[in-house]
Formats: sequence, structure tokens, C-alpha cells
Amino acid sequence: MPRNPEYDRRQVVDQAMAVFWERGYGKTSIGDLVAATGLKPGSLYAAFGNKKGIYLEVLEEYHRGFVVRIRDLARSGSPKMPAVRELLETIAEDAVSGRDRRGCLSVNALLEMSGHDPDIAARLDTHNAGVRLAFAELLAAAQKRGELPEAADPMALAAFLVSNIWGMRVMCKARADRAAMAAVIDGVMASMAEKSA
Amino acid sequence: MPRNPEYDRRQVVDQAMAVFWERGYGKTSIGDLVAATGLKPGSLYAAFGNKKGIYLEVLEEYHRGFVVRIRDLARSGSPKMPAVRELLETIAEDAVSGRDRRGCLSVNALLEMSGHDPDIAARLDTHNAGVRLAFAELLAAAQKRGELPEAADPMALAAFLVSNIWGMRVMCKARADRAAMAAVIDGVMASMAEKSA
DNA sequence: GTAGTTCTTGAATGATTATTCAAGTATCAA
DNA sequence: TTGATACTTGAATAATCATTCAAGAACTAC
Repeated sequence: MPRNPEYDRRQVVDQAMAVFWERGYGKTSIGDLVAATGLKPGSLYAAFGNKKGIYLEVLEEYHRGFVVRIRDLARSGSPKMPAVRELLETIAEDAVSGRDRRGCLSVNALLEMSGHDPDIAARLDTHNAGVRLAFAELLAAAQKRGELPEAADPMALAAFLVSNIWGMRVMCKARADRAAMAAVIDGVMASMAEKSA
Repeated sequence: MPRNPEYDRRQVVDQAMAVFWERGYGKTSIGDLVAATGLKPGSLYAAFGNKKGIYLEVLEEYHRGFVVRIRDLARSGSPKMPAVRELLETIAEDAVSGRDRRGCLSVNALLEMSGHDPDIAARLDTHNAGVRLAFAELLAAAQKRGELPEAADPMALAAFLVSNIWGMRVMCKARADRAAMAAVIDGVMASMAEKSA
């Protein structure tokens, strides 16, 4: 008997993601979301509860996509460490080309919101733990293939890797030059290849 | 003939810094600044022009302090690389203890404002270039003392170091655990000590 | 003391905001 | 068709905010 929604929830979340990514949480108004999604305020509130509800679902979707990307690398048969380097180079290239001045939605959210909203902070902590674990699994797979020293600790290396990705994501908000990005990538890869780490 | 201000501009800037650091630019209202500084809106506007003017002066002061700190390390006679490690360990300790959930004011500003305000973005770029240069000078001094390989490129290492500090500053917004922080510090120091880097 | 200048005050302005809700509309089972 | 249910609409609400300004207060030079 009920009437069905006229919109696709997944598509609405993607459209909202673009806006939050571009402007941050505080600077995006419901009006912006109305313009981006085509849904009127009433419909948005009926579907997501409130602005924070939309944001949380956007973050969920963002992290899902990122973790999938890492896990795909871990499951493929190809060499792992070159894939890690390529991932870093993609981030660097996006930063230098200015394609990614939006930075990382997750880092943006962490900086803007985690100090002010415990719900969002908790959600981000869960997500980031997932990302770190996915990287650790990827690095463990690399280790099993002999691409990393046996003494290496995948979980520790994952923390180091994530921290460097975060650093690069901050760097892309600054005037990022190619040499600096290359220095970071070389530094990370060199460090991971070492026995001591 | 003129009447003198009743406040100390430097002190007002410091008080405003505490508020902006805690709440970010968007979330601090003029009312917050009035409460923190004791100055009424009219006086604040007479002294700084507008909210952005206060913020720019706060950023100026923040960076001044940070660069001085690095330069002091470079000028002292003591070993440089242990001093760098200590600096990183201080950041890590502040993050883990929760003392520094505010993160780095400069990173916060970069993420929140550089995409929306060209004036602030330009100012931050200048400041960050200064920080990187100060670190490069510190590392060059270390190299001269034989604490770094001759083949090392101080400017590249400085970029790597700054990126890692930024990563740690992001990490302190997340649930930062001691092991992860230690992994980052070990990774950076190991990488810098290498010949290839 | 007085004039001139600058600082201080705090209420008023005008804009923007997230959220609500009552009325209208579409869908489907019977 | 009818009734029940849910979705859609967009104006109204109530709050917050940056900024202005006119009036009062303090200081200094003369």
C-alpha cells in the first residue's frame, strides 16, 4: 500500500558526499544538499533524520569504498609492494595536479568534527581501525611473498603507512610540489624495506 | 593626545589563539572571542578589522613560535638528530596522553580554510615553506656534524619529516595508541639515517 | 581646564541556519 | 473506487551569527 521513494538512496548519498567533501560539514547547508540531491528538506529529514545522519552515512560509504580498494590489492596475485607504491603515487599525483584539493574526506572529517561530536569521533575511530587492519593484511601478504623482511611487523608498518598517507593528504591542501611528494614516497618505501622496522 | 588601548595586543592574540585552536575558525563566534579576551565586539573590530583579521594574526604568531623552536635546535651545540627524535616524541606523547587533542593549529587551519579562503591559503603556504626551510637547515647542520649520510638531501628529508609530523597531528585526532606512534617515529628516523634517502 | 583624539560599550541589524509540520500527492491492496 | 499508507513540498520557526554604529569615557598636549 505504501508509496515508494522516488530517489535512489545510494545515489543521494553519493551526491551528498560530493558536497561534504568539497565544503566540509559546517559549511554545507541543508540548502546545498537540497540543491545537490534534488530532495526537499522534508524528504531529507524523513530519510536520514538530520544533517548528522546524512553525514554519518556518507562517511560509512566513503570508508567502505576505501577498504574494498585495499582488500582488492591484498587478494590479487600480483606483487604487493609495487602496488602500495602505486597507491601512494596516485595520491601524490592527484595532490600535485590539484585534482584532489578536497583532500581525504576522512581526514577532513577527523579534523573538523572529532573534537566536537563524540558520535562522529567514534564512527571515525572504527573506520580508521578498519583501514589500518586492511593495510596490515596487505603488508602481511607482501611479507609472505618475501617482499618484506621476516622481522617486519605488519601492524606497525601499517600505522606508519597510514600516518604517511594522512600527511600527504594534508600536504595536498598546501601548495604541494612534486619533489616533496617524491621524497615522502621514497622515505616510506625505504623505511618499510628495512629490517629494523 | 590619544587614549591608549587598555589591553595588550599580544595577550589578546594568545587568548584568541586558544579559542581558535580549540574550536576551529568556523565554530568560534565573536561572542567566544569576546568572552576569552574581555574585549567587546567594537574593540575587536577596531583592532583587527574583522574575524579573519584576528585569525590571520593568530596564525602568524603560531608559526613564529614554531619556527623559533626549530631554529633554536639548529643553533645549539648539541647533537641534532636526537633532538629531532625528542621533538617527535613530544608530539607523540602529547597525542597519546590526550593533552593535544586540539592537534596542530596550522594543520587545522589548512584543512578547514585553505580551500575556501585564498588569503588564508596564501598565508599558510608562506608559513609552511618557512617551517620546511627551518627543518632543512636543522638537518643540514646535522649532516655537517656527521649525523646524516653525505648523500642525504636536507630539503627532501625536511619534506618527509614535515609530512610525518602532519600525519601524527592527524593521528592525535584519532584514538592514538602508543605503539602506532612509536612505529611512525622509528620509521621516520630509520628512513632518514639511510644513505638512499 | 580644555580641546582633540582615540578607545570602549552594547544594543541593533540583517543575513543565514537547521529543523518542523501541515497540507498535498502518489501508490497499492481490496 | 476506496482506504490506508507513505512520500513530497516549501513555507514557517527559532536560533545564531558577523558586523556596525552612535553615544559615552579616558587620556594627552596645551
